[in-house]
Amino acid sequence: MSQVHAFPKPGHNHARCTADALRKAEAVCAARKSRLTEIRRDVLETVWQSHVPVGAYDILSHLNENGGKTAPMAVYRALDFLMENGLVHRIASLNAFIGCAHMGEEHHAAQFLICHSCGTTAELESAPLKRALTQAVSERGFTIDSQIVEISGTCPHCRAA
Amino acid sequence: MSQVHAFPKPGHNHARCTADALRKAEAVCAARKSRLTEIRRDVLETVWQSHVPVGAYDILSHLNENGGKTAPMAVYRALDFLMENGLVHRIASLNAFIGCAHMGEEHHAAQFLICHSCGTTAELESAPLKRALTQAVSERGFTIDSQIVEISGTCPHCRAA
DNA sequence: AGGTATAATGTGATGTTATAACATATACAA
DNA sequence: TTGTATATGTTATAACATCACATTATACCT
Ligand SMILES: [Zn+2]
Ligand SMILES: [Zn+2]
Ligand SMILES: [Zn+2]
Ligand SMILES: [Zn+2]
Repeated sequence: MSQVHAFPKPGHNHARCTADALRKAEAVCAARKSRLTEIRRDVLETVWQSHVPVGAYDILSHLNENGGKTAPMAVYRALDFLMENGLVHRIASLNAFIGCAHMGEEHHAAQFLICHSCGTTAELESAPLKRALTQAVSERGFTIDSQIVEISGTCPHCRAA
Repeated sequence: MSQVHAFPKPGHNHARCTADALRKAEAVCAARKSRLTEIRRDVLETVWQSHVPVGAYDILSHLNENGGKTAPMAVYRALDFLMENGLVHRIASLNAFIGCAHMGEEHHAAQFLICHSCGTTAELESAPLKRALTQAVSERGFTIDSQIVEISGTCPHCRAA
């Protein structure tokens, strides 16, 4: 069941990741009666080109590769939509965005492992960590609204190399 | 000993916080043979004007209040120095900076509680949380270099009000 | 179908945060 | 004192993000 998610491997079949993600996104939006419009889908697809967080202006460049004329605002609006619907996360320490690995699974925590060698970023999603955090915070009389956990280091694959 | 740090109270004697911070900073720099130059000290003092994280350009404005002509670069360089020496932290989710509450005490974690009502931001510094984090991360074969934990919510004082 | 409200997108300007590149000045040790 | 590393000055620009307002598309009611 609650298996520890493996860190994305260098040579994995990423086309499947992307396809899965887009399919799930369609389902989530259908369920929520949110409209996954063309630009939103394009942005999501761009974000899913890899497991490396991508900047808003990189997304923009990608969209405009073939002579498009999309403006930054459109990208940010699409990203806002995708974040509101739990399809994309923002990595604050990088000012960049990454596809959510747990669409629709209502995961509360946004915890990330960021390899500063290959850039690959994965969701940690540790329940014990979440508990420790909740405990520590409530001990201090603080009420949580949102949290950011971003851990930078070296991923297993880069470490092996 | 390892007492739970109280969240800064609204009416506390903050002049003492500032004075303590500057004194400790002098000591830390002396010990490390780092030079706390005028601009670095000015930036540190500005950062310590409150327990609310302050943006680089706000610091800049403050420095230039009386006709100064400091450039952004100077502020960022001072902030880099202060961060390298553990005197200031960056709050990634706010693009802002705050004085370190544990100067010289070699605390490894940078964990913050951010009240989005009053802006007051305090270091959490929870050992159990740090352990849970280390555990969860190493289970996944990841090697930590640095971490960011930023929790937004309502502080005890704002909650009471 | 037509009308109307809401949602989404287009567009241009601007705001905010951060760094590059190179010149000059200062500290400090040999 | 003189060389070298460190710190600062200066100008420009990169990178990230939002405002404000116009236009278009879609939903949904009559
Ligand atoms: Zn993949
Ligand atoms: Zn890696
Ligand atoms: Zn204080
Ligand atoms: Zn508060």
